Amino acid sequence: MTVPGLRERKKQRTRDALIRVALERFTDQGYEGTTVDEIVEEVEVSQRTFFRYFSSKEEVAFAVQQMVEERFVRTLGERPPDEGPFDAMRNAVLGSWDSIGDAITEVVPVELYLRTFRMIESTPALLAVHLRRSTEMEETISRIIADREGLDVDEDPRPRIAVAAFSGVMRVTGQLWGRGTDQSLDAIRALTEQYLDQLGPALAPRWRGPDGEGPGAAP
Amino acid sequence: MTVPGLRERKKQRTRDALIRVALERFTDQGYEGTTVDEIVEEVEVSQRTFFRYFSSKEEVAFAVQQMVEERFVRTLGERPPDEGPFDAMRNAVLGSWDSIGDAITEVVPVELYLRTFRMIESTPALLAVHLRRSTEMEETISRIIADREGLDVDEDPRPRIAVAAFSGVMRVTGQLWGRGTDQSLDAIRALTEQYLDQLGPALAPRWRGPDGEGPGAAP
DNA sequence: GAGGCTAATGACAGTCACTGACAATTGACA
DNA sequence: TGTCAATTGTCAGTGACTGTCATTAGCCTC
Repeated sequence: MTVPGLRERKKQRTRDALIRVALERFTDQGYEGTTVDEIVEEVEVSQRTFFRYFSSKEEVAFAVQQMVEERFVRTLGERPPDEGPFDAMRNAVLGSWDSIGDAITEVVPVELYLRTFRMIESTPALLAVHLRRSTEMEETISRIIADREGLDVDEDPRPRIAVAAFSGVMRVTGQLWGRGTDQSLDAIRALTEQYLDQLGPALAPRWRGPDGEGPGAAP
Repeated sequence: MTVPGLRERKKQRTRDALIRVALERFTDQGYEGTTVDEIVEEVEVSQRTFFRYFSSKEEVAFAVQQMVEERFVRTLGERPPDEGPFDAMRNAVLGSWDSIGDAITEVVPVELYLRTFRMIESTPALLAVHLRRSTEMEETISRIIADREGLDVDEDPRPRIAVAAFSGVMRVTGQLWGRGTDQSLDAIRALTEQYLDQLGPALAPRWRGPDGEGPGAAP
């Protein structure tokens, strides 16, 4: 791997600086309370340059998230083929949480990333974009799952359905983590594991019945 | 029920006109290709008035959707208490499709509503808002389901999980309906029924196994 | 290492969504 | 009919974003 030229390195630095400054300001003055002008002034580039790196103010808020997602997709692609679809997704998510730290830190502190995540969940405009991005991810994942199972994603509805249900649970998990008090990486990992295990039981025809009364676990 | 005064009726007319003109233009020039100024010029009110009725250009695009959702919630609340959670949601959705037509037509033609729905799905900015609105709906539904089952939505994770999975499937259904060729009310109803029935099987530990090879049905 | 090429940046003017403030209008109701 | 309050219009301003064109600065060749 050759060292990129000065031009490339300079671009990377500018980009990283924009991300870092933006996320810092977003997380402590709020997203709407931060103007693009403020960000570019601190980084000392023109507003036009900002919009050459990011197509919108929203996009910069998801720059780190983007890296995390790429990692998940890669991990999923590497799960052993004999795992069922649901287990493969489950293990890829849990496995990703473990190796995320390193990848992020090159750009921003992990702690800033976690704060950003919470800010996204609590900012309506960003939450909306986050959800749309999630469905785009679902499409990607559906295709991977279909491939693993040797199915055509446009013929058999099960890949999309399974992924939709899985993602729904992941989303609820993220929400509850954001609202809760223990906002560590460990906490979100534990919550994810616990909630995914509840999916099967939650879809039983009836919850009150012969095999017990109470829920499996409470948060 | 007394007839509302002139002032009230005038407001309602203005509001309906804004919705109708907006949706017509959105669906045939595209959402981004339509400016608020165009809309208010045709309705002959000031831009400021538009923003007094709708807090954003996005909001007017969801005005009809809003009514539909209110109807679903009402229907769900009226399902017999002995139905399981999943059946109650399923039947409320299917029941809603049947009675939607009348409620909509008072404001816009059903056909315009269906075109609007497709426009939302294919306009990134609106799709994002649509998804956020959907999660807000999920929260509402979770509480209704929890109540039916006599559970506390913050103690037992199953209501939110079941609703998340259910909504995920509904969303995929809407997407595929929008992309498909038969864009009638009947088509979306049939698709909904078919896909919800696939949810159980899709979550089986493995799809290839003793009880058969192929999928249950293809779109 | 001078000079040409091209990618990257800056400066500037303009559009569009949206807001606050205040004045003008118009139903409602005594 | 006159007063009150709700509704609307006007206007000025902000902030995100875009197109255009001039300027700068790595890069590469001779």
